[in-house]
Amino acid sequence: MQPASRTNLTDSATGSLRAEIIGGRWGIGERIPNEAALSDLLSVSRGTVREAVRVLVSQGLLDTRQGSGTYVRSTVDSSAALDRVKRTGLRDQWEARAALDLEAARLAALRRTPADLDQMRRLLAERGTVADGGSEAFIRRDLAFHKSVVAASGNRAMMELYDFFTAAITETIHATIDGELPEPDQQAHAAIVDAIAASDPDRAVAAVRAFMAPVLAQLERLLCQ
Amino acid sequence: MQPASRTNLTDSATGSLRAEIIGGRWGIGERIPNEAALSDLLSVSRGTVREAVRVLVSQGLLDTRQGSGTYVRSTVDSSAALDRVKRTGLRDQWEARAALDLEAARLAALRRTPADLDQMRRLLAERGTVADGGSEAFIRRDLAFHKSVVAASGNRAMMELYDFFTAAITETIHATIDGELPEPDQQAHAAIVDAIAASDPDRAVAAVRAFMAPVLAQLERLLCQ
DNA sequence: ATTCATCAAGTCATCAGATGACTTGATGAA
DNA sequence: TTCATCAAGTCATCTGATGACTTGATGAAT
Repeated sequence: MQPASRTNLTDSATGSLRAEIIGGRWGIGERIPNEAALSDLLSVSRGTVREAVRVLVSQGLLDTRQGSGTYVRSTVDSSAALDRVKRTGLRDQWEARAALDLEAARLAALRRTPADLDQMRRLLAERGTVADGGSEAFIRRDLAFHKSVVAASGNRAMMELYDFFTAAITETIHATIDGELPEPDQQAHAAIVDAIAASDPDRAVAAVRAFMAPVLAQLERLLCQ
Repeated sequence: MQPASRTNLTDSATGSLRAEIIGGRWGIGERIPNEAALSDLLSVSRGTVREAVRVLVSQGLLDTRQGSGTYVRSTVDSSAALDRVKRTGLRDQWEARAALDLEAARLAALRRTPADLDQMRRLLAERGTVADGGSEAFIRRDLAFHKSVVAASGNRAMMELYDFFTAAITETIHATIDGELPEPDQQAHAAIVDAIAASDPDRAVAAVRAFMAPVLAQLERLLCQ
């Protein structure tokens, strides 16, 4: 069931304040009312106002200067984006990460240095099987390999996002299904490296897509239950 | 000059607490010490502890339940990941968004509903040219169209990320180059819609890639200067 | 033995008041 | 004109208190 909407004063104060900022009540760089005034405006205590302001500071919307006041730093709320991504379903997260995997493999095929190639081959060789040191360690080795592919793309934004998705997906899997996803074999992994080594972007994309297909199919199946 | 590191208690408390969480001192779902205990551990007042906890709650790391305690919700610091993505170069951000565009177009070709198609065609028709209402408004209409393609993919994670990149890229472009990027024409846009309408994922991918190529080439050129 | 209302302890939510640290503009002397 | 000083305003932090909520224990009723 949908839980009855439980309100808490700090969140509602944060929301009101954020809405005013995003709505442009104060311009960028402008000083907002002081704590006492906000306390009156929002009908909450100064402590609550401080908590709300602190949250908006941490989200990059506000900026406080001791002795001077609190100023608007930005009027676009981008910080909540990844939070909302976290709350999307496992299939959506997996697909988004796959999008990064695909394009990263393509770019890696175009840009990889010999050092990148060495790194990828080394990690692929070390990957081994689940039997070596348990599934926890195997997953770590598997991820290290995938990350090396993304690293070979030379795109730092993709690397950061890949890290984020990997962590988020791991959490979601822990919280829901566990061990129900098929694990692509060594050969599927090697095909990706080969395509990148051959500097063949199309084959790299195809290899990653073939690699992802069974996992996504299983996710779709779980989604339908 | 680098300003002398100015410490403020709440930030330092937030940092300590975040470090303990990320470091795995408490597992996911586990309850952390109460406010009084944290106050002792961090040597700050309860008010300061509350501000620190509130920030971590807003970042999705903690979860407070009145009457029960404060619990670890996640050990992934997504807000920091986003900050790091923002600090990467324009080319990296654009490529990452392109990766989303490509896969979203492919998924849209597989999943789009008639309503999605109507929406895309309507926005494409309304897109018009720079002459209608200035470049600011044109960019907004252009983005609305692209977002409708991502929306047709039915993937919420991709939509959120697309929004984030759009905001980040807009900020970066405003701060650096402005108006130096080529703008794909109406025909290139229509090709994407046609492929999606035909439910042809490969052609959709090709259309988006052709669409992106000149912009990326220009970014590479600017990067080399 | 099971069920359920009641209760007490623990915890977060919120408020109020006070003091300290810092910024800023005004003031006035050199 | 320059510069030290000062006072008012503001955020930073602490302390103490009260209310609301959760949770597990208790014990009576079935």
